[in-house]
Amino acid sequence: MNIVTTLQNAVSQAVEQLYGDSTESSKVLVNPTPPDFTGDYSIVIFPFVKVAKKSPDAAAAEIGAHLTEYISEIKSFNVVKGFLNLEISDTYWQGLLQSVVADPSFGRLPKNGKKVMVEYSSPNTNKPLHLGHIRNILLGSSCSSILEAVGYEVVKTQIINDRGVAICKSMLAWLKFGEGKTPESTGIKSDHFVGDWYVLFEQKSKVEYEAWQETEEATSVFQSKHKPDQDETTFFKDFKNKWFNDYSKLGAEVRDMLLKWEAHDPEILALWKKMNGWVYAGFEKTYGDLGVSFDKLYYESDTYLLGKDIVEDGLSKSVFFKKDDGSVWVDLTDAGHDQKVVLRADGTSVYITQDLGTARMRHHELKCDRYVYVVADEQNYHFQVLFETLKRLGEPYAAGLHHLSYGLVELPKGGRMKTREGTVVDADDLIEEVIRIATEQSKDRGEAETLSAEEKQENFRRVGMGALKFFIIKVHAKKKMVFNPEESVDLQGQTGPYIQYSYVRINGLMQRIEKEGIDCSIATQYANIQPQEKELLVALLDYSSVVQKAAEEYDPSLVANFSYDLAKKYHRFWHDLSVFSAETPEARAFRLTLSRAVGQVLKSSMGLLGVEMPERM
RNA sequence: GCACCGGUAGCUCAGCUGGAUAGAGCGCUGCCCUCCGAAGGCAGAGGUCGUGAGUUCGAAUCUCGCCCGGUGCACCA
Repeated sequence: MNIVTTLQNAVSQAVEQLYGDSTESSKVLVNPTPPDFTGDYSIVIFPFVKVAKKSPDAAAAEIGAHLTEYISEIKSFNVVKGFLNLEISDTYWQGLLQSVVADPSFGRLPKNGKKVMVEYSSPNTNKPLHLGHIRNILLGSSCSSILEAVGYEVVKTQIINDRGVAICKSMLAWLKFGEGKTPESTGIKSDHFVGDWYVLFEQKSKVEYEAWQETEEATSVFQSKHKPDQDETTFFKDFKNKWFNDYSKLGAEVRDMLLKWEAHDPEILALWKKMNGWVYAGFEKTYGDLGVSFDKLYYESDTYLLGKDIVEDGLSKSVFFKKDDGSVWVDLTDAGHDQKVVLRADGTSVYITQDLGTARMRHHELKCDRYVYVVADEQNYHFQVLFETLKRLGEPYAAGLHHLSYGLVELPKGGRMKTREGTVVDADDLIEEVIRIATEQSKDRGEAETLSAEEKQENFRRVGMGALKFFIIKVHAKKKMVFNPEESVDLQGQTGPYIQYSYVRINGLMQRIEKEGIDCSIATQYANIQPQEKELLVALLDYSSVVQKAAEEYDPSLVANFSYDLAKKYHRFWHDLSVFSAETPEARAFRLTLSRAVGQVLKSSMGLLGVEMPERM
């Protein structure tokens, strides 16, 4: 059992025996003792002074004496201002260290027989992935790893938005202006190739709109429809969508294409497949660079008509109701939400209809206990409505639904990651850039010079990707974050490479153990554990509870911050104490073993974030 | 207007199931490689934890009001 839990139970019992009052052991507060005080763990005594009918210090002393008597792991205690500081015996710490080193899966939990689906990425097929996707992907994939570490069977999925007006824009632009060009003929990465036609379409459409604004038709539209306080510029800005739907030639062509697609026109379908194929090939490359994968892909072209049966079901259960015009609604006003359409009067689906249908279809297929949707926080309301509706429909999996919502990634000067503004940070460019900088920095240092070219490249890649991934994951998902391109590839301070560096140091030690044939078994005879060693042990002990908390809260940033904290403590340890030239052979063996344990846990925890450790850097 | 989220050092972020003097990193000022890799360590400057009240022995943390910022409130997806 974890020492913290032991202490909680012991305090709970002590209070009961001494003062005859029962306290829930989980409510006993056990904190690591701050550095300025003597001890390893501190217990807050204030909650017990009432039942003890004593001063905080007197009660603390009494409880301390009681604990020391009954709990063998406690070496000594002291009392400061109502805080009971406990010192844990070296025997316990020795045992912990040995158990970490002996257990390659330390911190992980055995299979729990439960299954969870994590849906992430879910891109559109009309443009390449950008920084926003990267946050989504890293959150989804690290969450998957964390859930797996606590015992779940994880099914990683994405729903690809492969249909609709957007992809038709790319298709149309390519047909009209493409002159048969292909990714191969132009040498452009294939998803970017498709995205370029989308951009071209938007440009052409803008030109058409500007020209239209000069026509008599436009003038009369402005005359008849503008609000009193609107000048021409602001009116036409607002009017853009309406224009595109009602007046634009290109708009008409796109809608015509979408209709043909929906009617399964063979030529259009073939074109659609070709262009989406290009996009998928490009995505595949980016996913590979990011080191992520999926177990199951869903395509919106297969799911967008789902959900009509669930509407029938909802009507028969009176969860939904029908309005006079035939449209179907769900009323969630008593849950603090609004009424929501789930089926149009003409019988066609809306956004939520397909999500309802997809949820049921997927559960039928996957039978998971939990379903996690990694989707930007703009859709918070949508998911509240979706989950509440599924709950009312009595769907058996409704209690296990979770929206992992994340905030916008902003650029330092406040630009949004949108294609239109042209300030978008492209995923592939970013990946290339971080690796380039890592390579440059490593070359300057020259530490990796003895490695082969491939090994070097692989190490640099790990450093660059480690920097990027850590930078993004360390911020709590729900906060919007500022992405500073320069800082993101910084290799000093609170960064991925800082953590990797401590691992590389440890790796060097391990190689030396190997080479010099050092016997570490006498580590257990080391008697005088130093504060710098103790704080590492305390941190190691915490690993599994951090992973569990991260899984419960779907929060990878906890693991990132844990890793950084552990690395920081290791650097301090390294600086303050000698390992190889330690005072005694026992101290050397102990510190080597401790280093091994730290290296193992660092590799494991960073692994949960998808960050790989370099051997040298 | 209503709802949700955020507001902690110049900047980027931890801490938020109430607990000891509010922590890191970057940047700034200085130190530390004749000893295991200095992508490291140490020290200093820098904070009315948005704001006002309340609860409490104790509030960055809980409650309420207000201010600022963001997002959502489509028979769009």
